[in-house]
Amino acid sequence: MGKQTGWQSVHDEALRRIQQRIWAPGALIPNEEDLAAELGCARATVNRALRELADAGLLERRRKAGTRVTETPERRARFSIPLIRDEIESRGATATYALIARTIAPMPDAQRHILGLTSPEKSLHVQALHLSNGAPFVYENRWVNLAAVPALEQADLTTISANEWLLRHAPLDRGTFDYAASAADPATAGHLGCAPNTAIMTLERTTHSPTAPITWVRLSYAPGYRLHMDI
Amino acid sequence: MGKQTGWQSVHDEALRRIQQRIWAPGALIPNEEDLAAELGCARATVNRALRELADAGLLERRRKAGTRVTETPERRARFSIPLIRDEIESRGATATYALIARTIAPMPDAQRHILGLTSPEKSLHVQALHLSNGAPFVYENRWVNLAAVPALEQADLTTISANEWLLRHAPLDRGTFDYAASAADPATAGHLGCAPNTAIMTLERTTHSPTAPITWVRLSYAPGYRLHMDI
DNA sequence: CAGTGGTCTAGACCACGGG
DNA sequence: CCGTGGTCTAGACCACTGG
Repeated sequence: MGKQTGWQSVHDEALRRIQQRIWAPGALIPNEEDLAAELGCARATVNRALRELADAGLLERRRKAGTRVTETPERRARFSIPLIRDEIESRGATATYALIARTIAPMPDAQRHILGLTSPEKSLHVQALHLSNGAPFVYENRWVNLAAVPALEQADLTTISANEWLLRHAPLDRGTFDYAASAADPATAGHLGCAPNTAIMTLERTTHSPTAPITWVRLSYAPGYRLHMDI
Repeated sequence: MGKQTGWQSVHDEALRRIQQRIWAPGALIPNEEDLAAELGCARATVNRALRELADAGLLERRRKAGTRVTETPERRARFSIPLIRDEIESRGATATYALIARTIAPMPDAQRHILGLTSPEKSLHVQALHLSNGAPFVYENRWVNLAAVPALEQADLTTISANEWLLRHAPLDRGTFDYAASAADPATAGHLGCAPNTAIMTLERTTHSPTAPITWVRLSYAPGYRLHMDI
């Protein structure tokens, strides 16, 4: 018999019933106690399995109302944001990094407002290029709120990218990502070694520590970049 | 006292220790039994809390080796793929839909290979436009493997988009997403009402049922589209 | 081998919220 | 009210793997 007890088995069995429409979309499924009895395991085991399916968006659970199969499952991709260096190396290429400019200046209004800073804080402006096998991969244009991470001012950004320094030293908490397609402006095109107005992917990111905004950054990817996700 | 027992509290306390570097990056943290004793709860409760943190990428757990704080936490965004209609309506706009063309034809080689189909299956080619407040929002170019979802041939795609029909009727299982920036070709630009060669975001998606490939689709978003994620 | 996390269990109590 | 999921507990056994 293929009867393995274990929450994974319960998970798989429930998934099978959902996919094969044995439990129809929108329908109520048996409660945990009944399922536990049917499948020969403890209720906690069923709970664990069904909780995973609910996390994945396939089930909707409510006290007293019971558990239903989601009518139109909202697919969720889990998308991990790697270090740029890892992103390059995971494609089998060699990653290098070049600092273009590093200045201390008040943060421009645009970035300030996005980060929710009220006064023009002292900040660090970093421009850098990440290369894959020596070819430009992504151009980084970053403003960092130095009040949130004063130690960054002492960091040697010619050897470690601000990207990595922040990941390693800043207690980040939440943030936003915005991918968009845009035409490369002349300066960016120059850095990336492509023609102006080439269609490129940009990523604008903000990150916040639990207590203060940390950084705004725009990454401009070289033409041909693809953002890949599996479901 | 703020002493709430509960896995959420354990989770928050552990998170605090990570963020405040009480548990340094890369360092070993106490084992579950000790933590349970310290925090006055059962080991299973600690396990639940630490498992969540490990799922979030903040901890790395290995039997016998114990639990470590991740050195460079890989941030993970959870990205939910809405129906196009929901995506439009969630921005407060009115969604409409227009079928441009619907034909039965053998699937082209390019799509066939991507989906892993060996013979040129009978397939449905759908071109459609999704509009937001009457303005083009995204152009959809889709090939569906009719062998996997024969019922689609009878569906009235002038009233319901293939997108929605498939979500509702096809038992999808896994798939891939590829976002890229590209220059609008003349035909696409015509559909979207923008100039040719405008930089636009495209999404190429494949979906598979547990048993067979279902569909390949390219969505071409109107200029200005942003893919937004929160962390 | 032995320490650690992974999981199961049976039972219990609680919180939510539908009817 | 009271059924249902959410969680906690104490104890147990197991699986993996470092030393």
